[in-house]
Amino acid sequence: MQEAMSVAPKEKDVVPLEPEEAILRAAAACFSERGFSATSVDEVARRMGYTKGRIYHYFRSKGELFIATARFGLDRLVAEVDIAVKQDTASAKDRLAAMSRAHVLTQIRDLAFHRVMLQGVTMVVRGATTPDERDLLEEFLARQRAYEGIFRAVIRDGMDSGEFRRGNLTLMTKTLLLSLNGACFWFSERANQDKEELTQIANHLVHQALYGLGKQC
Amino acid sequence: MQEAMSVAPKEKDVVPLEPEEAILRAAAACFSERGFSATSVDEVARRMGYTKGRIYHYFRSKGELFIATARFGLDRLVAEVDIAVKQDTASAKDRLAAMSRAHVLTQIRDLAFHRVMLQGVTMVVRGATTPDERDLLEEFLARQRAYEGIFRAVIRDGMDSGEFRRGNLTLMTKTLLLSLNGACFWFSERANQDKEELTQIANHLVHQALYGLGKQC
DNA sequence: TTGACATTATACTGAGCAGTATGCAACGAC
DNA sequence: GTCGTTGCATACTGCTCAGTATAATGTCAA
Repeated sequence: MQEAMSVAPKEKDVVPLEPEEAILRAAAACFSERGFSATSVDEVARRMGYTKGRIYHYFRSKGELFIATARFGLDRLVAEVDIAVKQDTASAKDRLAAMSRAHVLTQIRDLAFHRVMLQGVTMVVRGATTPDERDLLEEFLARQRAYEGIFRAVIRDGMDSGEFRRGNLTLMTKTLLLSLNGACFWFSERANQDKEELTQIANHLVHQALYGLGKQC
Repeated sequence: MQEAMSVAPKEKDVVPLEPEEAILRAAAACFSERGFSATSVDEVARRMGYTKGRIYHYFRSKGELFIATARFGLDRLVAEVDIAVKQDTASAKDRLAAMSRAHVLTQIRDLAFHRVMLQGVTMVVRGATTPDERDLLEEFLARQRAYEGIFRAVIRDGMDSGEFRRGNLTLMTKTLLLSLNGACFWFSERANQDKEELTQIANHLVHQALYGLGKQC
């Protein structure tokens, strides 16, 4: 269900999606556009052309649906970035660059999911009422912290090797990731199918984010 | 009312606030904690120890209250940063550093307002139903763009003078500002009254954000 | 064929909430 | 004093929505 399920068939899925994933996609679209509390379960259902009953068959509550959506996005992200982590380059900078690029490209691909994830991290914490949801949310946040930890570790390596300047590691990591998340805020998918353009944007973000860690200015 | 009203008495206001400002502060707290749609007008009222009637006496709708809150925060921000802009330093980098520092310090001071502003920019757009609110929102967004424009201009100067590397100006500006907004995402006001610590955090953010514009890495 | 189970639609309920109507107290003008 | 006006509280209305109950349909097994 919310498992990483390889990398999923890209783009247009001619193969009909399993209901869970179809629901998650619709949910991601709605939640990212209107936010958690402004989105009704009926709305998510209508987006798929079906009704509420279908959703409540697979998810116990709106909160659980939200968290599952965020988690699904995070799993896909981790899967992509893990590939870059395992690359065997000597330099921490190169590794971090590869991770960052994977992060940005995945984010643009799964934009709605990532916007939901951001909501999940920042705000919605208080909406999760039932204890089951609390648990799910806690688990999601733990995964999220673990993901940050991967970047943190590489940055530390870069400090040790002298590739990056020394400084508050937490702050540096958070700022780096925030920069990389830019697309969540200002990206609008108009005529942006252009693969070239997307790559350029990604490169730019990675550049600027990594320069922020550099030594001279 | 939502006018910049100088810089307002700091911290503990022994002087009782005018009702409009008291409402805006309560609204900022609620909206920033729970989001626009999850916040009820009753809740904002209860936060001040009063009732809904009071709010609807000063603001015509929840949406209008929200936008007024965002605008109030933006006005205060612009006031602070304008001081830094008018500084007569030769270097674009120094000017940008001063502006950025002012931005971050003001943001930490008015954190709730800034979180509301961020919501306003990204999401809530669709919640603004009435045409009056549309107008207000549009005006707010215009001010917001103008604020970005100040930074954009200085960065361009820095490119022309060779202090910053050349690149996509829009992207660079947005990424810079996003980095500076970090506090809105991860700042939690625990034992952080320590002025020293706040200044250090601000300096760090400014550093990393500006390094991102630099030339060598 | 029948019966157990999975999947989905429809109809309903109860709560919360935005916005309104109305009342009432204080206060200044004359 | 009395009359208008401002500043609030209280009570009410109509709607939206999460969650549930129930029924209808399909599917597979024996």
